[in-house]
Amino acid sequence: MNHTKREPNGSAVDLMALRHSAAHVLAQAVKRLFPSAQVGIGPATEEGFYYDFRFERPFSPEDLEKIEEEMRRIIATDAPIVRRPLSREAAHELFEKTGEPFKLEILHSIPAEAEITVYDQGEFTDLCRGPHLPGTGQIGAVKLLSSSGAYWKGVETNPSLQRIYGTAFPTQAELDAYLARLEEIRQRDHRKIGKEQGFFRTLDENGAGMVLWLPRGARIRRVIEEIWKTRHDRHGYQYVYTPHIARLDLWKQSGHWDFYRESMFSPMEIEGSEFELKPMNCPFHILIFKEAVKSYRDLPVRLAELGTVYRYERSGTLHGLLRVRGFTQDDAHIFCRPEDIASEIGKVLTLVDEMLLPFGFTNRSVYLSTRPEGSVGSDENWALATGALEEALKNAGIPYEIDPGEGVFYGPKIDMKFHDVLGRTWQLSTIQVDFNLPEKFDITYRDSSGNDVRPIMIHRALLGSVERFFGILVEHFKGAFPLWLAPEQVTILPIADRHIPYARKIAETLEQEGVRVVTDFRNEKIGAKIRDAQLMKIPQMWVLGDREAQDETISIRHRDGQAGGTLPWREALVAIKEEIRTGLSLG
RNA sequence: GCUCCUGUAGCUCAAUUGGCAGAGCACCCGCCUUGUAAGCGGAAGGUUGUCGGUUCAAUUCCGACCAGGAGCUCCA
Repeated sequence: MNHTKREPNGSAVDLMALRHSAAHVLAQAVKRLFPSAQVGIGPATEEGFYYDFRFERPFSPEDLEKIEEEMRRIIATDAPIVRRPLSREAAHELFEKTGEPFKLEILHSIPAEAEITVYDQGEFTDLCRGPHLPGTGQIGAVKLLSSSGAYWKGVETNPSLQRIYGTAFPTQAELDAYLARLEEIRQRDHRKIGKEQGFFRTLDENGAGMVLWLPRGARIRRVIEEIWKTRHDRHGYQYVYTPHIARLDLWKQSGHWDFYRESMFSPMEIEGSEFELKPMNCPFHILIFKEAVKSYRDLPVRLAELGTVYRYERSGTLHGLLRVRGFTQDDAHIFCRPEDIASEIGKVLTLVDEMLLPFGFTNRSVYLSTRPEGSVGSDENWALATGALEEALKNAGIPYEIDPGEGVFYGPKIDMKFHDVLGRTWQLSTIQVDFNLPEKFDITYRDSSGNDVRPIMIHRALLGSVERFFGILVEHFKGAFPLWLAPEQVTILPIADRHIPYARKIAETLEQEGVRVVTDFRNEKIGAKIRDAQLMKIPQMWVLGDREAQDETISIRHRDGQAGGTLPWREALVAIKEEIRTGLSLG
């Protein structure tokens, strides 16, 4: 299989082979510059390639530059890359001689019947299955990106190696486009924008993975939460509040203490009993369900809560708002009869659309995860629930893929991954059927024949967590939130002090009309006020000076620099209210 | 948690080989009353993440801890 010929437009090259060859060139360059380095493995990846080395010290950025230069030299020589099958013994001898213990380890793990091949390029030979480009010259453009530690074979107890990451493309133009995309991702980083715009902070003082929501971020969060509550009210959910801690016994009964303990904080002792920070909301919702006898007439019971949970995450995994230790799930639990699963899931699917379309998440991939090994629940229940999930997806006309065996141990689930403006995917919504907790807490309802029957429980989150969702939104919108969601919708900018009373009058009216408005009465030139408003990405600037004060008008400027014309301020108020209303009701 | 890197004023960053810590922006005070992306001047701001060690002397060297970053691992 050899499709390495470059097309005239440079696009039809086998990228994986190209990058795999680039990884070999990387290893060759490292061996030339640092002969004592031992090679690990060096595969192509989605976005590039890496190679692992054992070396007496970490590679510095300067090392990477030198290595990259050496790689360019190797590419320039267009050394042929030659496949060479050889016997197991010959291969052993070869890597024994070159002193490559990791290669020997791989060699010995290759099944006896498999053919052994190495690839030669110049003085460098690597144990490899291939395929590769015919020559190093066909690697068009290469760039080393970073280095970091990695365990041999990804096992923590194995030796730690130095991994060098890079990427390669058939043409410089494609590489440049990729690097531009990386830069764009950096520019959108929610941690950077969050700090610049005063959305949130995490500080040493209160510990890792705990988020402080600053006023500007909190305003956006409130809008999201209000929409969320309104939509859930409309869909027949009942909002509840539950505590942040509970007796350890509750978590023992739910099974979390057995199955989820490594993600839970240590218990605290209060007057001789042990209490535990909640990692989940479900046990509380079950207690609420259980609190009064339920009839089939009461079902389905849908309990909703923006519930803040605390989970121990290893320090190295924490990341801005996307991975934290205290976060708020947009949680709900639906208790229903088995025969109602499909219709309840169908309603959740509708609600997913209502919640996520307004934010511009129109593209998604949907996965149905089926029964895993070691799961609880009867075959009949699994078949019933999995069938109900499929039925709901089909009724809703939602295309999906089956993820075999990827369900949770307590039931099948639907996961939805949404695509942001850069095409990155984020797992947001999840809908999970649970046969386990109703059993553990022995919850029942009385059916029409007077029998006590076990309800089915559905866990579902649409946004996932409010913190994470907000972080994704910041990156999605690059900090420029749409008008209906922006922390400040209008800023009023008087040109000189004498216009302040007029500005104040407008601001007060806007506030009364429910528009989020701020004013900038600082003793600054209008250019400075505009600059600051634009950096804060405030959608509309209403500028007013002598002319406007005279005519009861304002001059509108949008945050993209576009002029919005001069018009009577009351008209502008009607227009902006309409624009906000439209934005809120989208989807 | 592990490997490596980083931590200097609210923010973004400087500081030759170890020798009294500096700039821009922001904040505060003045002047200017401003017309669509930064007006001018001044003052103030620090136990260099924390604790310990080496040294006559530590932002600089060493250790531990805390926090951040790139990965690994994890994500029932």
